[in-house]
Amino acid sequence: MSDVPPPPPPWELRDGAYVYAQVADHIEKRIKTGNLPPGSRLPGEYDLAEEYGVAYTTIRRAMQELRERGLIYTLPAKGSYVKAQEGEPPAD
Amino acid sequence: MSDVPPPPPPWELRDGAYVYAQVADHIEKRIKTGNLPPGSRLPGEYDLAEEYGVAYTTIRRAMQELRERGLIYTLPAKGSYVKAQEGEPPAD
DNA sequence: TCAGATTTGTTCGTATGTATT
DNA sequence: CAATACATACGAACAAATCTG
Repeated sequence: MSDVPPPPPPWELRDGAYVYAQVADHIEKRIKTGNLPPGSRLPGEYDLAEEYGVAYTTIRRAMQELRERGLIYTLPAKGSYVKAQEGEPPAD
Repeated sequence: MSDVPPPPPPWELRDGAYVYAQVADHIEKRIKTGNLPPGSRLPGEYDLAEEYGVAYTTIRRAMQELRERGLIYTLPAKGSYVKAQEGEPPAD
């Protein structure tokens, strides 16, 4: 019958900015605000793709972006994790 | 040395149709024709991947497709089984 | 209790093709 | 033509559950 309306993305659609950069920015914000604390594992790339309503390959680019920003590291077949920031006190 | 030529798949490659859907269709046909009777266990996913000449992850998608069609159910570390269809006479 | 094999489940890495800008 | 974005597909490694001896 009716189409299932796609859920609105949890991020602001900024005009003129690339999708992969916007996703990276949003995840960076989640890291900086403590939503994703150091050492924690990020959701899988397929899950993130669904969550943000973008393609798997676009999430891949966003993750590469975050790796280049030094915010996360990725272990093949394991997952991606938030780096412990320099000058950050350990989570006690 | 020489490459081992891949065995031809037991199914027709339909243009414009996705591989996982074609595999699901073929297995559905095997179920409907009695080749895979209700209650029987399907071959393992790695075996099916070899049999159809597709990747393991593609077989995973085909199995998910068959689960969504209500044709099979899957038990982790056990296998996938053909569901007993409603209105189907017992196998005598 | 333990070790090994088997099977499904999960995840990242990569490649291809199409469409759009 | 190049970069972005999407969808599918293949490959490899890791993980967890189950059974057997």
